[in-house]
Amino acid sequence: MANRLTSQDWITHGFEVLKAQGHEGLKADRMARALKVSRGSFYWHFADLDAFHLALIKGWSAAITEAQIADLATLPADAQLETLIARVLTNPQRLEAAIRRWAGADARVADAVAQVDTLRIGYLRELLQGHGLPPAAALSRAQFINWGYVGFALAPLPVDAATMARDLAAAFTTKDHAHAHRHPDP
Amino acid sequence: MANRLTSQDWITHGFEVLKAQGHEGLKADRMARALKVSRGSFYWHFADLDAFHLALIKGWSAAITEAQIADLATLPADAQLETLIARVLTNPQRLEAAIRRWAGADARVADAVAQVDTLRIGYLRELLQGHGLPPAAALSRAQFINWGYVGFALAPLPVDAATMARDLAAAFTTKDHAHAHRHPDP
DNA sequence: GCCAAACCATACACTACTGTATGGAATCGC
DNA sequence: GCGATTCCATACAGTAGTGTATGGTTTGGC
Repeated sequence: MANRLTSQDWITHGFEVLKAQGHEGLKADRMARALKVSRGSFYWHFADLDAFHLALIKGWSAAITEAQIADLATLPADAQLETLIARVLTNPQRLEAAIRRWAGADARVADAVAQVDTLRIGYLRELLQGHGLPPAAALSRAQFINWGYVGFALAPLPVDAATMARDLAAAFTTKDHAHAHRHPDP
Repeated sequence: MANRLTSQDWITHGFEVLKAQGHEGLKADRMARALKVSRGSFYWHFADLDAFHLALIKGWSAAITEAQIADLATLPADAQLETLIARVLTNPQRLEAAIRRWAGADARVADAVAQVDTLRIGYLRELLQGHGLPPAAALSRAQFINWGYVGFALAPLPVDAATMARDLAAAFTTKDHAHAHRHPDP
């Protein structure tokens, strides 16, 4: 069998492990058994577990940053939020969940996650401002939507994604009381 | 020193460990060192780690179920959601975060968490229906708010809680497009 | 005050890993 | 086709933890 591995093979397997078992599964010897090689291979490709973990984190960050949000831009502006929500709700975010759980145990992961959050919140904020929301409301709603995303990743429920996305998108873009000091719209 | 412990002492310490280090810190020998006793004490009070974990889970579930939501009922109905959100946003939910992370590694914890979710979502749904939302919209928004709560617990950000709570409560109680099939309100 | 029960310390055998050292096999450049 | 490099297996020593067995202290009941 062609069991000559590249470090990328290890990293790819690392992501599989994250999805299936969480970061607790990222043990050199278990992974070696799963890949039918010995730990010798692992320690040739990576100095130690820390180095491997770092590679996973960087890989994840990079994948997110060059991410799929791009293709949303082709949709009409007022459909983007709803589409985004629906898209997320129909896909269990297992890697996201694993990374989030991991972040609580590794400061470097927490850093990566914080950066990704900033990115996502910024994007959502722009989207909401595009719907005419004032900056402050757009920011807090963007933050909340991102929290909702994280929560969904960790505690998925069977839902009617399309209906839910339509309603939530409408709620988040409503301008009722969207100003801090309740001065009513004309 | 008065180092004669009850099993409740161990459990209390277990929650402290969860908040400070997550479930990864729930090791018999580390806890024994922290409490200045030997593991002999631990294994006298608990059959094994699993039994200890179970006690923690039950303790958490029980605490949540008889929970503090009660005192919200004294507030005027239309202030309850906003107050609840503001209250959560001003308190880092460290135990909640630890339990949620733990749930990904232990099915019993996941079960407990799922039950708590059901409870909370039910409560939020009633709240929202009290604001005149149709059942379906109330449910999906309740689910989303609970996800947001979980996300906040895992990825807290410094926010202006009062302003954010006011705006979010307004957004979640808006009736714009709250029906699945977009039949406009009169 | 003393016996039983409750509680704890210590020592032991065990598991699941980590990282290193060394040598051997596969493969590429030429 | 063979030398250098790349890649991997194996064996070793170490760490952090588990659970058990046994005996030693406290403490409350009477």
